[in-house]
Amino acid sequence: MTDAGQSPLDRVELDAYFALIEVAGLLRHAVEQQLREQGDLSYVQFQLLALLGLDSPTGSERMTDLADGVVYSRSGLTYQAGLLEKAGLVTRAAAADDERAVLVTITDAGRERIARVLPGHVAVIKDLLLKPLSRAQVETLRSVLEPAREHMRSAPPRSARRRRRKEGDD
Amino acid sequence: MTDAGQSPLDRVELDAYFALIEVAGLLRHAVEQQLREQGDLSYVQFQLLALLGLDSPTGSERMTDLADGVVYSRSGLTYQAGLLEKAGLVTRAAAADDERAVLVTITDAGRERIARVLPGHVAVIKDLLLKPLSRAQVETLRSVLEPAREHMRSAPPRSARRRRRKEGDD
DNA sequence: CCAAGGTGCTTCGAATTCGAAGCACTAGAG
DNA sequence: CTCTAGTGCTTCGAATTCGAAGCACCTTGG
Repeated sequence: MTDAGQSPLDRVELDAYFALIEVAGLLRHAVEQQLREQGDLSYVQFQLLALLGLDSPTGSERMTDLADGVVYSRSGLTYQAGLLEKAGLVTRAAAADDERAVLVTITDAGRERIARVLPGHVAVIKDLLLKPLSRAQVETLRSVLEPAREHMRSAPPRSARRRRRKEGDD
Repeated sequence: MTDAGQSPLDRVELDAYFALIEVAGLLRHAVEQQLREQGDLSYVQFQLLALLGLDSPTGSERMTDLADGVVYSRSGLTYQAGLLEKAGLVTRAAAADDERAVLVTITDAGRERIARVLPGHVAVIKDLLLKPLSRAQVETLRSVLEPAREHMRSAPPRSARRRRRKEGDD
Protein backbone atom coordinates (compact mmCIF):
# COMPACT_ATOMS: atom_id res chain seq x y z
CA MET A 1 0.00 0.00 0.00
CA THR A 2 2.60 2.45 -1.02
CA ASP A 3 0.75 4.80 -3.25
CA ALA A 4 -0.32 2.93 -6.31
CA GLY A 5 -3.75 2.17 -5.02
CA GLN A 6 -3.76 4.85 -2.43
CA SER A 7 -6.98 6.47 -1.59
CA PRO A 8 -7.68 9.40 -3.85
CA LEU A 9 -7.89 12.88 -2.49
CA ASP A 10 -11.04 13.54 -0.60
CA ARG A 11 -13.39 16.33 -1.41
CA VAL A 12 -11.75 18.95 0.74
CA GLU A 13 -8.27 18.19 -0.48
CA LEU A 14 -9.35 18.16 -4.06
CA ASP A 15 -11.18 21.44 -3.73
CA ALA A 16 -8.25 23.05 -2.00
CA TYR A 17 -5.94 21.92 -4.76
CA PHE A 18 -8.16 23.02 -7.60
CA ALA A 19 -9.01 26.30 -5.97
CA LEU A 20 -5.35 27.00 -5.43
CA ILE A 21 -4.42 26.32 -9.02
CA GLU A 22 -7.36 28.20 -10.40
CA VAL A 23 -7.12 31.26 -8.19
CA ALA A 24 -3.42 31.60 -8.79
CA GLY A 25 -3.88 31.11 -12.50
CA LEU A 26 -6.61 33.67 -12.84
CA LEU A 27 -4.79 36.15 -10.67
CA ARG A 28 -1.60 35.76 -12.55
CA HIS A 29 -3.37 36.11 -15.82
CA ALA A 30 -5.03 39.31 -14.76
CA VAL A 31 -1.78 40.71 -13.44
CA GLU A 32 0.01 39.86 -16.63
CA GLN A 33 -2.52 41.71 -18.65
CA GLN A 34 -2.26 44.78 -16.50
CA LEU A 35 1.52 44.75 -16.68
CA ARG A 36 1.46 44.32 -20.41
CA GLU A 37 -0.98 47.11 -20.97
CA GLN A 38 0.36 49.65 -18.55
CA GLY A 39 4.03 48.90 -18.70
CA ASP A 40 4.71 46.58 -21.62
CA LEU A 41 6.21 44.08 -19.22
CA SER A 42 5.82 40.37 -18.81
CA TYR A 43 5.26 39.03 -15.33
CA VAL A 44 8.80 37.77 -15.10
CA GLN A 45 10.19 41.07 -16.26
CA PHE A 46 8.20 42.80 -13.58
CA GLN A 47 9.43 40.38 -10.96
CA LEU A 48 12.98 40.98 -11.98
CA LEU A 49 12.64 44.74 -11.95
CA ALA A 50 10.85 44.62 -8.61
CA LEU A 51 13.54 42.46 -7.14
CA LEU A 52 16.25 44.79 -8.34
CA GLY A 53 14.47 48.04 -7.71
CA LEU A 54 12.60 47.36 -4.51
CA ASP A 55 14.31 44.51 -2.71
CA SER A 56 17.93 44.81 -3.62
CA PRO A 57 19.73 47.57 -1.71
CA THR A 58 22.23 48.11 -4.48
CA GLY A 59 20.02 47.53 -7.48
CA SER A 60 22.39 44.86 -8.70
CA GLU A 61 22.19 41.10 -8.50
CA ARG A 62 23.81 38.16 -10.14
CA MET A 63 21.78 36.05 -12.51
CA THR A 64 21.85 33.09 -10.20
CA ASP A 65 20.55 35.10 -7.30
CA LEU A 66 17.78 36.47 -9.46
CA ALA A 67 16.85 32.94 -10.43
CA ASP A 68 16.39 32.07 -6.79
CA GLY A 69 13.79 34.78 -6.45
CA VAL A 70 12.05 34.08 -9.71
CA VAL A 71 10.81 30.56 -10.13
CA TYR A 72 11.96 30.05 -13.65
CA SER A 73 14.69 28.27 -15.47
CA ARG A 74 18.08 29.74 -16.06
CA SER A 75 17.54 29.92 -19.76
CA GLY A 76 14.26 31.72 -19.31
CA LEU A 77 16.00 34.19 -17.09
CA THR A 78 18.63 34.83 -19.71
CA TYR A 79 15.91 35.46 -22.24
CA GLN A 80 14.00 37.91 -20.09
CA ALA A 81 17.11 39.69 -18.89
CA GLY A 82 18.05 40.11 -22.52
CA LEU A 83 14.73 41.74 -23.25
CA LEU A 84 15.04 44.04 -20.28
CA GLU A 85 18.49 45.05 -21.40
CA LYS A 86 17.33 45.72 -24.92
CA ALA A 87 14.58 47.89 -23.48
CA GLY A 88 17.13 49.82 -21.46
CA LEU A 89 15.62 48.88 -18.12
CA VAL A 90 18.67 47.01 -16.86
CA THR A 91 22.31 46.68 -17.74
CA ARG A 92 24.41 43.57 -17.72
CA ALA A 93 28.08 43.38 -16.97
CA ALA A 94 30.55 40.79 -15.86
CA ALA A 95 31.09 40.79 -12.13
CA ALA A 96 34.43 42.16 -10.98
CA ASP A 97 35.31 39.28 -8.73
CA ASP A 98 34.07 36.50 -10.96
CA GLU A 99 34.31 36.70 -14.70
CA ARG A 100 31.64 34.05 -15.15
CA ALA A 101 29.00 35.87 -13.20
CA VAL A 102 26.80 38.50 -14.80
CA LEU A 103 25.72 41.43 -12.70
CA VAL A 104 22.32 42.74 -13.65
CA THR A 105 21.66 46.33 -12.62
CA ILE A 106 18.46 48.27 -12.83
CA THR A 107 18.59 51.60 -14.62
CA ASP A 108 16.71 54.79 -13.88
CA ALA A 109 14.37 53.93 -16.70
CA GLY A 110 13.79 50.61 -15.01
CA ARG A 111 12.91 52.28 -11.75
CA GLU A 112 10.55 54.60 -13.52
CA ARG A 113 8.87 51.71 -15.21
CA ILE A 114 8.35 49.95 -11.92
CA ALA A 115 6.90 53.06 -10.37
CA ARG A 116 4.57 53.40 -13.29
CA VAL A 117 3.06 49.93 -13.14
CA LEU A 118 3.09 49.33 -9.42
CA PRO A 119 -0.10 51.18 -8.56
CA GLY A 120 -2.04 49.29 -11.19
CA HIS A 121 -0.49 46.05 -10.07
CA VAL A 122 -1.55 46.67 -6.51
CA ALA A 123 -5.01 47.60 -7.67
CA VAL A 124 -5.45 44.31 -9.52
CA ILE A 125 -4.37 42.29 -6.54
CA LYS A 126 -6.68 44.16 -4.26
CA ASP A 127 -9.59 43.93 -6.62
CA LEU A 128 -9.25 40.31 -7.53
CA LEU A 129 -7.66 38.62 -4.58
CA LEU A 130 -8.09 40.72 -1.50
CA LYS A 131 -11.45 42.32 -2.04
CA PRO A 132 -13.60 39.28 -1.28
CA LEU A 133 -11.49 38.36 1.74
CA SER A 134 -11.61 39.70 5.23
CA ARG A 135 -8.48 40.88 6.89
CA ALA A 136 -8.39 37.74 8.96
CA GLN A 137 -8.78 35.57 5.92
CA VAL A 138 -5.82 37.17 4.24
CA GLU A 139 -3.74 36.47 7.28
CA THR A 140 -5.00 32.94 7.36
CA LEU A 141 -4.19 32.46 3.73
CA ARG A 142 -0.67 33.60 4.29
CA SER A 143 -0.15 31.50 7.36
CA VAL A 144 -1.43 28.38 5.67
CA LEU A 145 0.53 28.83 2.49
CA GLU A 146 3.75 29.58 4.29
CA PRO A 147 4.45 26.01 5.44
CA ALA A 148 3.67 24.68 1.99
CA ARG A 149 5.97 27.25 0.47
CA GLU A 150 8.80 26.34 2.77
CA HIS A 151 8.25 22.69 2.16
CA MET A 152 8.28 23.08 -1.60
CA ARG A 153 11.34 25.22 -1.56
CA SER A 154 13.26 22.66 0.36
CA ALA A 155 12.34 19.78 -1.89
CA PRO A 156 12.14 21.42 -5.24
CA PRO A 157 12.36 20.06 -8.73
CA ARG A 158 12.76 23.67 -9.69
CA SER A 159 15.26 25.55 -11.74
CA ALA A 160 17.89 25.36 -9.07
CA ARG A 161 18.13 21.74 -9.89
CA ARG A 162 21.64 20.59 -9.55
CA ARG A 163 23.41 19.98 -12.70
CA ARG A 164 24.10 16.37 -13.23
CA ARG A 165 27.66 15.43 -13.17
CA LYS A 166 29.49 15.14 -16.38
CA GLU A 167 28.30 11.70 -17.35
CA GLY A 168 27.80 9.51 -14.36
CA ASP A 169 25.20 11.45 -12.54
CA ASP A 170 24.29 10.80 -8.94
CA MET B 1 10.01 49.55 1.29
CA THR B 2 7.60 49.12 -1.50
CA ASP B 3 5.95 52.45 -1.76
CA ALA B 4 3.88 52.86 -4.83
CA GLY B 5 2.70 56.31 -4.09
CA GLN B 6 -0.79 55.10 -3.34
CA SER B 7 -1.70 52.63 -0.69
CA PRO B 8 0.69 49.76 -1.14
CA LEU B 9 -0.03 46.31 0.07
CA ASP B 10 1.00 45.71 3.61
CA ARG B 11 3.28 42.93 4.66
CA VAL B 12 0.59 40.34 5.20
CA GLU B 13 -1.14 41.04 1.92
CA LEU B 14 2.10 40.97 0.03
CA ASP B 15 3.18 37.73 1.61
CA ALA B 16 -0.16 36.13 0.94
CA TYR B 17 0.02 37.15 -2.69
CA PHE B 18 3.57 36.00 -3.24
CA ALA B 19 3.05 32.77 -1.39
CA LEU B 20 -0.01 32.05 -3.44
CA ILE B 21 1.73 32.61 -6.74
CA GLU B 22 4.82 30.72 -5.72
CA VAL B 23 3.11 27.73 -4.17
CA ALA B 24 0.78 27.33 -7.10
CA GLY B 25 3.63 27.74 -9.54
CA LEU B 26 5.86 25.19 -7.90
CA LEU B 27 3.04 22.76 -7.44
CA ARG B 28 1.94 23.04 -10.99
CA HIS B 29 5.46 22.62 -12.21
CA ALA B 30 5.93 19.47 -10.20
CA VAL B 31 2.63 18.07 -11.36
CA GLU B 32 3.46 18.81 -14.95
CA GLN B 33 6.68 16.94 -14.69
CA GLN B 34 4.99 13.92 -13.19
CA LEU B 35 2.32 13.88 -15.86
CA ARG B 36 4.87 14.21 -18.59
CA GLU B 37 7.03 11.44 -17.28
CA GLN B 38 4.38 8.94 -16.31
CA GLY B 39 1.76 9.64 -18.91
CA ASP B 40 3.24 11.87 -21.61
CA LEU B 41 0.54 14.41 -20.91
CA SER B 42 0.60 18.15 -20.46
CA TYR B 43 -1.30 19.59 -17.55
CA VAL B 44 -4.08 20.80 -19.77
CA GLN B 45 -4.37 17.46 -21.47
CA PHE B 46 -4.71 15.82 -18.10
CA GLN B 47 -7.34 18.32 -17.05
CA LEU B 48 -9.31 17.64 -20.16
CA LEU B 49 -9.12 13.89 -19.79
CA ALA B 50 -10.02 14.12 -16.14
CA LEU B 51 -12.99 16.30 -16.91
CA LEU B 52 -14.22 13.91 -19.55
CA GLY B 53 -13.36 10.69 -17.78
CA LEU B 54 -14.10 11.51 -14.17
CA ASP B 55 -16.52 14.41 -14.08
CA SER B 56 -18.62 14.02 -17.15
CA PRO B 57 -21.27 11.31 -16.84
CA THR B 58 -21.29 10.65 -20.56
CA GLY B 59 -17.64 11.16 -21.34
CA SER B 60 -18.55 13.77 -23.91
CA GLU B 61 -18.48 17.53 -23.72
CA ARG B 62 -18.56 20.43 -26.11
CA MET B 63 -15.43 22.46 -26.56
CA THR B 64 -17.00 25.49 -24.98
CA ASP B 65 -18.00 23.58 -21.89
CA LEU B 66 -14.52 22.17 -21.62
CA ALA B 67 -13.16 25.67 -21.82
CA ASP B 68 -15.24 26.61 -18.82
CA GLY B 69 -13.57 23.92 -16.76
CA VAL B 70 -10.10 24.50 -18.04
CA VAL B 71 -8.79 27.96 -17.58
CA TYR B 72 -7.33 28.44 -21.01
CA SER B 73 -8.09 30.21 -24.20
CA ARG B 74 -10.24 28.72 -26.89
CA SER B 75 -7.35 28.43 -29.27
CA GLY B 76 -5.23 26.67 -26.71
CA LEU B 77 -8.05 24.25 -26.14
CA THR B 78 -8.25 23.52 -29.84
CA TYR B 79 -4.56 22.83 -29.89
CA GLN B 80 -4.60 20.46 -26.95
CA ALA B 81 -7.73 18.69 -28.07
CA GLY B 82 -6.02 18.15 -31.39
CA LEU B 83 -3.07 16.54 -29.67
CA LEU B 84 -5.33 14.32 -27.61
CA GLU B 85 -7.16 13.24 -30.71
CA LYS B 86 -3.95 12.50 -32.53
CA ALA B 87 -2.89 10.39 -29.58
CA GLY B 88 -6.16 8.49 -29.72
CA LEU B 89 -7.25 9.55 -26.26
CA VAL B 90 -10.34 11.43 -27.40
CA THR B 91 -12.47 11.69 -30.50
CA ARG B 92 -14.02 14.79 -31.98
CA ALA B 93 -17.27 14.95 -33.88
CA ALA B 94 -19.80 17.57 -34.76
CA ALA B 95 -22.71 17.69 -32.37
CA ALA B 96 -25.98 16.35 -33.70
CA ASP B 97 -28.09 19.29 -32.65
CA ASP B 98 -25.64 22.03 -33.57
CA GLU B 99 -23.35 21.68 -36.50
CA ARG B 100 -21.01 24.32 -35.15
CA ALA B 101 -20.36 22.57 -31.90
CA VAL B 102 -17.69 19.93 -31.55
CA LEU B 103 -18.32 17.07 -29.19
CA VAL B 104 -15.17 15.75 -27.58
CA THR B 105 -15.41 12.21 -26.28
CA ILE B 106 -12.90 10.29 -24.23
CA THR B 107 -11.83 6.90 -25.56
CA ASP B 108 -10.97 3.75 -23.66
CA ALA B 109 -7.34 4.55 -24.22
CA GLY B 110 -8.00 7.92 -22.67
CA ARG B 111 -9.54 6.36 -19.60
CA GLU B 112 -6.63 4.02 -19.28
CA ARG B 113 -4.22 6.88 -19.51
CA ILE B 114 -6.02 8.74 -16.76
CA ALA B 115 -6.02 5.68 -14.55
CA ARG B 116 -2.31 5.30 -15.16
CA VAL B 117 -1.27 8.79 -14.13
CA LEU B 118 -3.79 9.48 -11.42
CA PRO B 119 -2.00 7.71 -8.56
CA GLY B 120 1.22 9.56 -9.28
CA HIS B 121 -0.66 12.79 -9.57
CA VAL B 122 -2.28 12.29 -6.21
CA ALA B 123 1.05 11.38 -4.72
CA VAL B 124 2.65 14.61 -5.90
CA ILE B 125 -0.15 16.71 -4.49
CA LYS B 126 -0.01 14.95 -1.18
CA ASP B 127 3.74 15.14 -0.97
CA LEU B 128 4.14 18.72 -1.99
CA LEU B 129 1.00 20.48 -0.93
CA LEU B 130 -0.79 18.48 1.70
CA LYS B 131 2.03 16.91 3.61
CA PRO B 132 3.11 19.99 5.54
CA LEU B 133 -0.48 20.96 6.30
CA SER B 134 -2.78 19.74 8.97
CA ARG B 135 -6.22 18.56 8.11
CA ALA B 136 -7.66 21.76 9.49
CA GLN B 137 -5.28 23.84 7.46
CA VAL B 138 -6.34 22.17 4.27
CA GLU B 139 -9.92 22.92 5.08
CA THR B 140 -9.01 26.45 5.90
CA LEU B 141 -7.14 26.85 2.66
CA ARG B 142 -10.13 25.69 0.72
CA SER B 143 -12.57 27.86 2.57
CA VAL B 144 -10.45 30.94 2.13
CA LEU B 145 -9.74 30.38 -1.54
CA GLU B 146 -13.33 29.67 -2.37
CA PRO B 147 -14.59 33.24 -2.10
CA ALA B 148 -11.66 34.49 -4.14
CA ARG B 149 -12.36 31.87 -6.73
CA GLU B 150 -15.98 32.81 -6.99
CA HIS B 151 -15.13 36.45 -7.15
CA MET B 152 -12.61 35.96 -9.93
CA ARG B 153 -14.90 33.79 -11.93
CA SER B 154 -17.62 36.36 -11.87
CA ALA B 155 -15.45 39.26 -12.92
CA PRO B 156 -12.84 37.77 -15.15
CA PRO B 157 -10.99 39.44 -17.97
CA ARG B 158 -10.53 35.91 -19.13
CA SER B 159 -10.56 34.30 -22.47
CA ALA B 160 -14.19 35.19 -22.85
CA ARG B 161 -13.15 38.75 -23.17
CA ARG B 162 -14.18 40.18 -26.45
CA ARG B 163 -17.02 37.93 -27.21
CA ARG B 164 -19.35 36.91 -24.50
CA ARG B 165 -19.80 33.30 -23.71
CA LYS B 166 -22.91 31.26 -24.01
CA GLU B 167 -25.47 33.59 -22.55
CA GLY B 168 -26.64 34.84 -19.20
CA ASP B 169 -23.43 34.86 -17.27
CA ASP B 170 -23.33 37.87 -15.05
C1' DC C 1 52.02 25.53 -13.21
C1' DC C 2 48.77 22.01 -15.07
C1' DA C 3 44.81 18.99 -15.16
C1' DA C 4 40.12 17.85 -13.77
C1' DG C 5 36.00 18.95 -12.08
C1' DG C 6 32.51 22.53 -10.58
C1' DT C 7 29.93 26.81 -11.42
C1' DG C 8 27.65 30.72 -14.22
C1' DC C 9 25.50 31.81 -18.04
C1' DT C 10 23.97 31.39 -22.92
C1' DT C 11 22.44 29.06 -27.13
C1' DC C 12 19.44 25.92 -29.30
C1' DG C 13 15.25 23.47 -30.57
C1' DA C 14 10.78 22.07 -29.26
C1' DA C 15 6.48 22.79 -26.99
C1' DT C 16 2.81 25.59 -25.35
C1' DT C 17 0.37 29.67 -24.76
C1' DC C 18 -2.45 33.64 -26.15
C1' DG C 19 -5.36 37.07 -28.93
C1' DA C 20 -7.02 38.49 -33.23
C1' DA C 21 -8.99 37.30 -37.35
C1' DG C 22 -11.63 34.16 -40.04
C1' DC C 23 -14.91 30.46 -41.35
C1' DA C 24 -19.17 27.83 -40.58
C1' DC C 25 -23.47 27.40 -38.70
C1' DT C 26 -27.77 29.08 -36.03
C1' DA C 27 -31.33 32.22 -34.49
C1' DG C 28 -34.33 36.14 -34.94
C1' DA C 29 -36.57 39.86 -37.48
C1' DG C 30 -38.79 41.22 -41.51
C1' DC D 1 -37.40 32.80 -47.39
C1' DT D 2 -33.60 36.19 -46.69
C1' DC D 3 -30.72 39.09 -44.17
C1' DT D 4 -28.12 40.26 -40.15
C1' DA D 5 -26.27 39.42 -35.84
C1' DG D 6 -24.45 36.04 -32.73
C1' DT D 7 -22.12 31.68 -31.44
C1' DG D 8 -18.60 27.69 -31.91
C1' DC D 9 -14.43 26.52 -33.25
C1' DT D 10 -10.02 26.79 -35.87
C1' DT D 11 -6.03 29.01 -38.03
C1' DC D 12 -2.31 32.12 -37.73
C1' DG D 13 1.68 34.59 -35.94
C1' DA D 14 4.13 36.10 -32.00
C1' DA D 15 5.79 35.48 -27.41
C1' DT D 16 7.42 32.76 -23.69
C1' DT D 17 8.78 28.72 -21.50
C1' DC D 18 11.78 24.73 -20.56
C1' DG D 19 15.77 21.28 -20.57
C1' DA D 20 19.86 19.74 -22.64
C1' DA D 21 24.08 20.86 -24.39
C1' DG D 22 27.89 23.90 -24.66
C1' DC D 23 31.32 27.57 -23.62
C1' DA D 24 34.04 30.15 -20.38
C1' DC D 25 35.86 30.79 -15.99
C1' DC D 26 37.12 29.39 -11.24
C1' DT D 27 38.95 26.17 -7.75
C1' DT D 28 41.38 22.47 -6.03
C1' DG D 29 44.93 18.94 -5.83
C1' DG D 30 49.27 17.36 -7.42
